[in-house]
Amino acid sequence: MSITYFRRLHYSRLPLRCLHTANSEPTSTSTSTPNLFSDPLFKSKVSELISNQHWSQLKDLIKPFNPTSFLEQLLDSRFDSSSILGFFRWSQFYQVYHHPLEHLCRVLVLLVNDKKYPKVRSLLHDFVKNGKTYTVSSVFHTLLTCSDNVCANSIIVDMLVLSYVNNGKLDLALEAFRRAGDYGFKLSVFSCKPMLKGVVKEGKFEVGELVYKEMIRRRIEVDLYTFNIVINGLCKAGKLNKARDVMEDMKVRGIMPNEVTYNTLIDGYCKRGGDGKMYKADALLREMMEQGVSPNERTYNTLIDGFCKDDNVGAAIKLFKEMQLQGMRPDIVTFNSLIDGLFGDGKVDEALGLRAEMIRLGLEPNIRTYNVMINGFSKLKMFREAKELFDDVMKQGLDLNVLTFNTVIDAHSKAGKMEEAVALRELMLSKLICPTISTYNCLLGGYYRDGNVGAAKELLEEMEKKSVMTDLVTYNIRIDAMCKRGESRKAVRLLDEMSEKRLVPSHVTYNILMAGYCQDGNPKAAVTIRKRMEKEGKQPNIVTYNVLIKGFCQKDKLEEANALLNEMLEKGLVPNRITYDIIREEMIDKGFVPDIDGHLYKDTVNC
DNA sequence: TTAGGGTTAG
Repeated sequence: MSITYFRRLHYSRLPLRCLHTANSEPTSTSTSTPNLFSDPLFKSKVSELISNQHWSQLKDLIKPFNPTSFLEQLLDSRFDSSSILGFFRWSQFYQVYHHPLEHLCRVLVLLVNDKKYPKVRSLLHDFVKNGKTYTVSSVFHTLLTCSDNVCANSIIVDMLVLSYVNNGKLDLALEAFRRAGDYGFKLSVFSCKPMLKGVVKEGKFEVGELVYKEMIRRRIEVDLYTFNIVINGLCKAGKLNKARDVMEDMKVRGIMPNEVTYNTLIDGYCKRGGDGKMYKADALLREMMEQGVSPNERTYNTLIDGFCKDDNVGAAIKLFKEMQLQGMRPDIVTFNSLIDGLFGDGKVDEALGLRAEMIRLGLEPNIRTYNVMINGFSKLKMFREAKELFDDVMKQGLDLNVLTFNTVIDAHSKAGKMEEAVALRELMLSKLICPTISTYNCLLGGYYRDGNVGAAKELLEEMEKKSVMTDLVTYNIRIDAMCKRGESRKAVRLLDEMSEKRLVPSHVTYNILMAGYCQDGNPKAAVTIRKRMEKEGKQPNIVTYNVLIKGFCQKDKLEEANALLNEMLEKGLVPNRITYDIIREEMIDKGFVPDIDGHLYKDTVNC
């Protein structure tokens, strides 16, 4: 029996409306279309051609038909789901044909009913990646018109959310998550977990928190990994108390925190824990041990790095020894953190000793090690050593990156060697390493330090021309330079320019401006900046107090300076070396007497 | 499936 036979046989039976060309605009056909498969021979031939993937023969056979009508007939005639999927895919990919959403939903329902989940996932993936973009509500609505099976529909929607996430369409995933309940679809942890992960990765912590709350409200199972993602999001948002609450919640729900949970929280405290953060982070280490959760290398690395950045290398070294006593081997991350901390503490010999120690243990210094060391030398004004190390790294043929160049450019600009700094930028360009805004900021700071306002202006113009986006640091550098030139009032006007560029001034910005006014001999104007800062929701920090106290001291307004010192102590801010070395000493010289709590009193007898 | 280290501004 030839194909021509089938064509002749059925061509005559077809209603005119089905005789479209294959690539005509798809339309959903009505149920009044005659059944093409009433002839068992035709049905069996089609079935055979599809299952054997004889697509050219099938194409020949159904040439006169609209593929959408043909698909609808296949669906109505209860063909097996594999055949229907086979035809669906073939017609879509080889005939560039977009079937109506309704047909896709019907195919999906069929596949779910047959428990062919990988095929559902694959079809949805293609639909999301390559298909026409439908609104979430149109997909949900169409699905409901095709099937009233809540379970099957929920599986499809769950997999749809996952496809949105996997194809970078997080907004659509979130909308689907939000609207699923309205349509009676129940999502699972399989889609919510990757969605949460994506949300946290994009820094949308508030959204992540809402998703978590909604998961709990909708009684969607939350597993250990999902709790860890939620805790990570809260930690990154600085909501450490809430992160701890979630850890308690998980225990109540019978899920015990693991080392990842604790490591995430410890990292949160190290980076955003505020006053006494390292005490709290260390307490968490002890707590996890008491709870029978063993710390690992990452736990110690996180704490060691935290202590180093908190100017407490002593505590970091103690943990370094503790981890080794417990049988853990420090790795490259441990050493890099410690070397950075030791340089920051001015302990160059110990830092170099650690580098030797890591090499002895078979750990090769990596580019981060070198960046830390170049930066360390530079901060200690050991510019010759910084340059020698950089040259050494170049000779070794290690992969230098943009941070290496930024570090070494900054070292040169701080040493007042602007010609070399500019030459280094040329060198990085020749190595196809693209300068970042930090590269420009390092150069800009160098020019201003040199008093070369003209070169700084030219660089700013170049940045504008090249559409380099200026950032908060660029403005802080510009504001600082203006203040140092005695143009504090002009510098304040840059705050408006920042606002136009949607840049939010930081503590550093305000502190620079306050220091500018104090340097101008106008601490009262500095206080107005403080008020502006507080209005923006930023409380004065230790630097703010140091700047203001110094400003009042220099004007011999010691009562005001003392009031600020007391205010700082009452707020629980711990005076730092600058407070003691420069300010308090100056006040004591001028007749103030310190007491055991750090407060100062006017010595009326000796004054 | 989840967690750690390097640059620029006070």
